Amino acid sequence: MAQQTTDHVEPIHKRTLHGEVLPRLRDMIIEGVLEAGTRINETELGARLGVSRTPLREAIKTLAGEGLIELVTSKGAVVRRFTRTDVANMLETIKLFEMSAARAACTNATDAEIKALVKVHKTMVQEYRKRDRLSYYKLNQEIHSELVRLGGNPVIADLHGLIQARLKRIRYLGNQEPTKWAGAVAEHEEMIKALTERDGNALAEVMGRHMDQTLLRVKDTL
Amino acid sequence: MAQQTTDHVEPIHKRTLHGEVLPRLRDMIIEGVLEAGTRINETELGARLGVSRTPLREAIKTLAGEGLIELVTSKGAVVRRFTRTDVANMLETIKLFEMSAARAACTNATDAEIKALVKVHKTMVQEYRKRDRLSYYKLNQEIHSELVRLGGNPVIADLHGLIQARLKRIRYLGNQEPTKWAGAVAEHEEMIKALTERDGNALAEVMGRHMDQTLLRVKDTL
DNA sequence: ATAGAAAGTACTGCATACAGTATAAACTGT
DNA sequence: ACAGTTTATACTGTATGCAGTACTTTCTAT
Repeated sequence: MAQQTTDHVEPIHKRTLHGEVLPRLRDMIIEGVLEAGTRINETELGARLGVSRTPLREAIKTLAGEGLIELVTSKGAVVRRFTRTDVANMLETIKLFEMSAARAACTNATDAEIKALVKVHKTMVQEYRKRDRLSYYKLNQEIHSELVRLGGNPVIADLHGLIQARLKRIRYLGNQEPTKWAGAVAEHEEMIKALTERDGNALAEVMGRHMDQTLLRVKDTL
Repeated sequence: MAQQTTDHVEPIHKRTLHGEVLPRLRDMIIEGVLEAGTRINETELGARLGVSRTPLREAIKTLAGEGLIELVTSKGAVVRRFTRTDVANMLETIKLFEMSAARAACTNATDAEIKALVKVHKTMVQEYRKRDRLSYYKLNQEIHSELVRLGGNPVIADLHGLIQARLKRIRYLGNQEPTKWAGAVAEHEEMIKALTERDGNALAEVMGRHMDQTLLRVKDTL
């Protein structure tokens, strides 16, 4: 076979076990399958996931680096538990990112990118009308992530994603009351308007307000 | 069974091998002992550090989570290499953190905390006069970290620390020219002034300018 | 010589084995 | 019955062994 001798790009996916386990484990934490404070039993969880302890442990170490898991000596890995203050600080951080990205996006984003975002927004509103919380929630996350991405600083986008992941579970529980949910949708409408008009200051203002509201919406859930 | 007897906090240090290796490895990368792009040989490095492959691998996975190392399938761990753009984005992110923290610190910090920071600053200036780059550099980092901490949001402080770690090596090389170095010190003087006066806007402005200058100072080093 | 194939080397990825430690259970004396 | 002590169990932390894969070197044919 004519094997590409030199600088051929990796066939993208070679898959390692810890590489496979990592996202699954992350999801299990985010989705609450592994509740906060849970001590992870390596042998048991390994069996459940169909891998030996080694790759599982390695995935755990990575998640520890990401801040989702805490490592206690001789006791093992514990799913990190966040206090109300932690959550408030995280949302404050997200707010900082999104406000910064908002301004940048208004000058950096292409028309096509904005258009795509508007489309996602419209789909989200439809899901809201259908009262499909899960779909709504996912699209909501997507919009926020995408907007930060349009800000053009991948470092910020990464960190934003990191913190957003930590909050996923908690945030999902925030829009349970109909009035709150409606409020969130209204804020999104404003956001989209400001974005299409490329009004950076306005967008930043709405995003900030949106995040403050999110904090309030989430607060009594804790 | 009320086995809640174990409310006592862990005796702080139990030390595990990977726990010991982690900071050493991080330092090796930051200090350039392991250059960017280096493929890490597990057996060799393990021998050098006096541990077997397992704890070393685990430390590597943690650093991967922190973003200092990249994991390439079947090739192992590679010390992450940052492009000029990456560096610019990281500094931009640091700027965002520090400007935000600057304002917050001016309202949140206690007099004692500010006083302590001023003291560190004075020591730093002394080191500058002695032209002791390493001492200066460390104190500089400390001042920036501490200021962000005074902002009162630990999440931001953590992320700031994370990115600062990635930049440590590069940034160290930035103040080599005397004029650049002098400029940095002057900016610090301004910062301290604004902080003691608790003038949040002024402090944020200087910090922003300081970071922009830092970018310029570092740029041609790459 | 030089391109291509083949064998050899070296290192990662994973599993398993074992030791040390923390927690739970059983036992003892009062 | 109960506090204190001892024994047992379970699980983490680490080392080691093996398999698979990428890389290097050697060999072969033109």
